[in-house]
Amino acid sequence: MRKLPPLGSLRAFEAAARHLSFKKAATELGVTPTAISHQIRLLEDICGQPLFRRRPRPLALSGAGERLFPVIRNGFDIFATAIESASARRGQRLLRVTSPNAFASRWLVPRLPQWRTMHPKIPMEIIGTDAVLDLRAGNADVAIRYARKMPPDPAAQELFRDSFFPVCSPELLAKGRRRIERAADLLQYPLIHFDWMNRDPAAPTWSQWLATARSIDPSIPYTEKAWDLSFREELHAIDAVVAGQGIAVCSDVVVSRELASGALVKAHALSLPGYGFYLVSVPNHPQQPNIEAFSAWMNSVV
Amino acid sequence: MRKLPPLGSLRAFEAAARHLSFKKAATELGVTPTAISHQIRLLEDICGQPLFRRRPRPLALSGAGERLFPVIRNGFDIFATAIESASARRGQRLLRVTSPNAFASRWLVPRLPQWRTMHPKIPMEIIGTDAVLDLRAGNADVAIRYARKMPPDPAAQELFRDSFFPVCSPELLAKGRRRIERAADLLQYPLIHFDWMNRDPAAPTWSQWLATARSIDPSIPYTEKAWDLSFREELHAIDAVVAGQGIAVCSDVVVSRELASGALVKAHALSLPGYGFYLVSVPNHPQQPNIEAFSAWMNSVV
DNA sequence: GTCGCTAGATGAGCTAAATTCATCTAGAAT
DNA sequence: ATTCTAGATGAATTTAGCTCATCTAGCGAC
Repeated sequence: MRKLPPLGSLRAFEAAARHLSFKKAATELGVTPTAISHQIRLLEDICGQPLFRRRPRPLALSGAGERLFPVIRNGFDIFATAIESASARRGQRLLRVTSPNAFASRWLVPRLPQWRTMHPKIPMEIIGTDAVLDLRAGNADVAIRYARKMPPDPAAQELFRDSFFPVCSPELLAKGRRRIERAADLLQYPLIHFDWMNRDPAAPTWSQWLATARSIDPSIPYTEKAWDLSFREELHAIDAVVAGQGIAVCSDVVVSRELASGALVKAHALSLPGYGFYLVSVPNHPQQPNIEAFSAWMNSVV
Repeated sequence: MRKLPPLGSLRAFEAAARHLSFKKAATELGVTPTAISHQIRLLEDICGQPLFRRRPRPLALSGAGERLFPVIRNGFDIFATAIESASARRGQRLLRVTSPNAFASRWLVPRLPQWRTMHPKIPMEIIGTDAVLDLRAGNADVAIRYARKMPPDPAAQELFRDSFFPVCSPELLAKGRRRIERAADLLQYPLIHFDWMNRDPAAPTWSQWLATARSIDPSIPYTEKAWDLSFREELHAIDAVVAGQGIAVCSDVVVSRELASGALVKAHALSLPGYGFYLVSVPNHPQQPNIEAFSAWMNSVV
């Protein structure tokens, strides 16, 4: 039969891995860091191997932890929304929109004021998670899915597609020794990487970008490591890029505001094809009018 | 931020819902039925509504419980396999095959002896779950997926497709007042239903079958309820059918052994189109030879 | 270099959450 | 009717998980 670890330890692990800090995890769960430490230790004993690499200092996930984390995180996201939608006293007539985490934070939420001025009467909840919530099970009302191809759902429409460019803060380039003219010039700067979507082997990462660049300009030198700084959270990587810590291959949709404002600039013109953003809902939904309003708005913002 | 209920109560709920019995759930978790009762009550308080309908007996899930259950069950399945594959001292070189629950029990496991005689050296683990395990994350090595269309994975191949027929035990028909000649004659018998795949509105259920039958023979009377006995577990429904409790619309693949042995017979020739069974694996897997052996075997058994 | 300073580890003791026990009730089976 | 089983309920109890106190490693400031 199924063999589960103590669930409390999973909860501690998830929070610690998300914050990469036992202390912050403890604060979030309302306990002392010691409690987190004990729980993580327990889980590590069960797995028979370390889940975190504690030394040298900045706390990091081990290989096993790295693999475990997204699964556990998505699981808890799914549990939370399932319980939320199973709760009787739920804010009625609330339009629940789910989208990938990074898209929610950097694209959707900043544009929400505009939606609110158009539809101040429609209360809305944004569920930013990389878990795929089940609309049919009622865990959300509308979903923005991110995928190579159109999802098979009957009521799906493509909103737009993104492309991946190397982007960085203009200050970084200003400080750089020489202007970037050729792709090889990028290698002088710290390359920032994030895991992004571990299900797709052809994900638009630095190694992918460099491979493409080499097929055009074979003079680009091969490097041992494909990046200098890695993040598990796309959002953290973007923060680092904005702070001028290096160059990352980013979705032009996710960082569209930064590109428009000049906070970020494209470091090179070569782009990798990205994915599509699809708006999905279930037909004959009780909130049909609100869903249509949201759909119309999304299409207008594009 | 995310609001999760006490996880112990979810565990109790999942077990109780699966067994539809607090007592059995208690046995499984190694506690007393009282503990389950308390935990369920706690969860119901959190949700603000009953998750079970306790009276009249037998115990059944409420609407909210019905919606919650598959989500929680899949979540735990996923957690369990994730922890399992994160465990260091894992039986090495073990071929982990995942398939839908009912297919694993009624098709795959009975045919396994045949596989073992051909490949006695390959240790294997069957993970029967309706959760979609992530092969890339290493939570299984091969998957048999069940879907309308070919999954997008690069290494996917269709094994076979199924059809859905009304099936029942031959004893039931023998006891019946008159032979079944027309579709309408089926309505004399108890119709057994199971939820099956709550994501697909066009799932091959009794209401779907009757609608199709009516389009051919409009004389079939409309009935209030589309079924007399409902199960949430496909396997339980099949057990009930084998025991002669009624007629169900079943996959000819899942009940192929019963049809071959005569334990079940087709009650009517009209079939609904089913889904495809697809064998999926990740390319360049360390267990490539074993995966290929399994693939070859699956294709030969078909 | 040395001197903090912070984050986490460790083990003993404590607390509250989860479990059991004893008792009670509804419904099913005989 | 009578009996039997599953679950409800509330008080008592256990133990898992938490805190406290203490210790260590690494990092940064001077």
